[in-house]
Amino acid sequence: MTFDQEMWYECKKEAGRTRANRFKIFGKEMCREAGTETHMPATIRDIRNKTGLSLATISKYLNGGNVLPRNRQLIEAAIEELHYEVNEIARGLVTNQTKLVGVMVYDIESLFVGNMLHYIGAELRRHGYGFLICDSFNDEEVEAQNLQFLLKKKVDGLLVIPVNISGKFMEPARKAGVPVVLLDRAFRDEEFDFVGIDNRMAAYRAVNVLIENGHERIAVITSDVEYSGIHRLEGYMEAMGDAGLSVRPEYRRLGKHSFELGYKNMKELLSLEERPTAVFLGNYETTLGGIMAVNESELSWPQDISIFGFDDLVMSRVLRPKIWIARQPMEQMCAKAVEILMERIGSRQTPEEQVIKVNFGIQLREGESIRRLEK
Amino acid sequence: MTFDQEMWYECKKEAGRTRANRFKIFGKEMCREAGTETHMPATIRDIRNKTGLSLATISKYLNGGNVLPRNRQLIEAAIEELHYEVNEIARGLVTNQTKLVGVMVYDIESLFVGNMLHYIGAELRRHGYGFLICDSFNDEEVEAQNLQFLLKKKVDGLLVIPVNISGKFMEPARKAGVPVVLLDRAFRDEEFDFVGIDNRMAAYRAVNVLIENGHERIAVITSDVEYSGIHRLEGYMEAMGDAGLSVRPEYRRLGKHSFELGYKNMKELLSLEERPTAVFLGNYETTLGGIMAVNESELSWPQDISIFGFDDLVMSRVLRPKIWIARQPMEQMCAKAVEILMERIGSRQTPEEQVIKVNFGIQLREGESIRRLEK
DNA sequence: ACTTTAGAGCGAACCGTTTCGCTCTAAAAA
DNA sequence: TTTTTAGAGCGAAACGGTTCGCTCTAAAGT
Repeated sequence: MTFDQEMWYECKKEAGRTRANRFKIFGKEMCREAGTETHMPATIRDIRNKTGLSLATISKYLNGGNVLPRNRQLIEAAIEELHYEVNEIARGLVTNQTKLVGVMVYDIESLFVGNMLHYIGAELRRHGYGFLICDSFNDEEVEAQNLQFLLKKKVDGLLVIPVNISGKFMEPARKAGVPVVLLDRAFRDEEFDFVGIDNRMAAYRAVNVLIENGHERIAVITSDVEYSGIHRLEGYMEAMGDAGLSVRPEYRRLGKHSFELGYKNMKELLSLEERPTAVFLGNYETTLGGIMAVNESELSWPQDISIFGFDDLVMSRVLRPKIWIARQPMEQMCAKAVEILMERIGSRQTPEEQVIKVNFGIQLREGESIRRLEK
Repeated sequence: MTFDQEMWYECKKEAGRTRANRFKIFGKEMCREAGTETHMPATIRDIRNKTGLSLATISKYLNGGNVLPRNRQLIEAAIEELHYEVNEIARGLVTNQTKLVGVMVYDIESLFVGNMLHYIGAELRRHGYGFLICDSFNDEEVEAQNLQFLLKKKVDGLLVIPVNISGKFMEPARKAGVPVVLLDRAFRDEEFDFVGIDNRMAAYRAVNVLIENGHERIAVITSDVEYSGIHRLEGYMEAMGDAGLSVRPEYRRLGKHSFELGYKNMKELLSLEERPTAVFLGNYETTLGGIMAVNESELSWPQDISIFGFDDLVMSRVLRPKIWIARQPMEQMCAKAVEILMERIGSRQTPEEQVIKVNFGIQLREGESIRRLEK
């Protein structure tokens, strides 16, 4: 008998004893005997004990593998009786998947974001995924910390509506091999899978509607802190340029994506000596603020001022006169983003090989907020 | 040599071989040798190999236990070099904690909810917790499914802003021993820890301000689908009753918590033959809709109609004339709710023994939206 | 100098799954 | 009837941590 063998023998005895002790103290034997209501959840081992099958077979069944009809029945009966549910934590440990997606948004208080989250959540659920939301509070540093946090939580993938214009901070995700899909806003400098709209084009088309209705003094209120806002501004400038219209500096109103931005700037525009005849509002919050400002003034649309807004959320369904809106297909965008992410997660194919970019078309929803000007 | 011993000896050899094989095929040896960039994250075992210490000691260090200064240095150096981070999934398996809280909200698109989520998220992060958000979409069935989903994900606790008035559907959480804290809305029939405000009192005080300013024809627009809305309606009724004022049926405007509710009903109120002189609006969305309706009409506040709103979100900071608002201390409420939940999670003390109810006081923020009526 | 004692270190079991590589059975092929 | 072969079943290792109960060392107490 070698030393090795003796050691192992000892260990085995030891193991037996220890295990028994543990069970007596903490295990479910006690819980069940004591009749406590909060019984520990059943495990695959309980099913083994009930059916006499092996763990491997039961696991195979759980994952859709083939088992004999007889055994299938046995297992299903046991599951039923024990109220067994697979422990996804344990499964995650071995499969290295958490069935969790991290969602980073620039500001969870934003209505636009709330709307997106709604669709994203529904879509992820269809795939059996949950989501861990991180609010970046419009702060680039917070956003970077959030990334670290989500990576530590071992999310399987990341859906990001970023605040940062630069994508450098996403490096850790790449290193960790966690797939990333950007929504609505792209980065200036880093390539990631992206789903959104062509913001330049959207703004161009919207402003063009104003121009076609004879407007020349067209103002813009939009955010210039994120990439899509900048693109919308560019679209506005381009449309004006193509129509041979000049843009007065006081008609270009930029700032931080918010209700206040629209409210304050609209007030100022309306009180200008030579006020614009039309205003293009670059996002939902700003549109809402702008409308509120017009409403509070003596003026009204479309008689005194024409309005073109962005993003079709609940308020625009009730406003009268109905306002013209550039509408992003948010639901489809979210579905597509989730689809791409699921694809990436499933295939483990790194995006380095090929970055996917999806730009949805927008829809211009007609309203009565534009007055036709005769020249 | 007994059979047992031989078995174990064989097993050991087997184990050695198998392990070596696995490593050759999947293990990090290969990854590292192949020079792949996406190296597997370091584990506690890598640290053992580098430091020569035992797993137990390293684990103890990671959990704040005492180790010799020399060993501490050794471990810290290894962690640094290997970029080690603890795998919370693995840890969760043995500690039976996920460091995740499930948050169920009636509608993630609601501004009020977005605001709450913002605070909740920040607070949970301070405690090292992440949160899994489930949107109930104002649907009682969805809410019940969400609960199942979160329980499967093994969240450590639950924070709920419910849509259901009855708490029966929360039974599974109780069975599973997962602590629950309700926020803003309580149940009619089931006791859970709760953080909110005294809605009846809040509405009572608000309506009283209108009464004190000489108003008698006071209308109310509020939601009656959730419990807090009902309480607010009761507060309104009580204030009217105590002042000896009668409430005309056409002044009681109830429906589903929404922007439209406020917008539509305010329009109707304003066009009544004998329109109210004041309106109490029972929640944020409704307030916003109501204001929009007044703004669109020929009328304005406080000259033609006095207004008292609920919940102080971004819009009310910019509206002029400033409106009177009943303000819930949302940030404190969220902090308290999280605090209670953490307490419950930490102590594993079931709420059956003692249910905690915290009602914060509200603050009436003065505005210029109420006209003083002389009798 | 001798006995206590505090506490750091360690081996191995354990959490609840999946998966590898094998054996065994029974139907298909010969 | 005998040989293949498909595929169901199984044992045990593995995932990456924590923890129990022990041993061992060195400082404190006598």
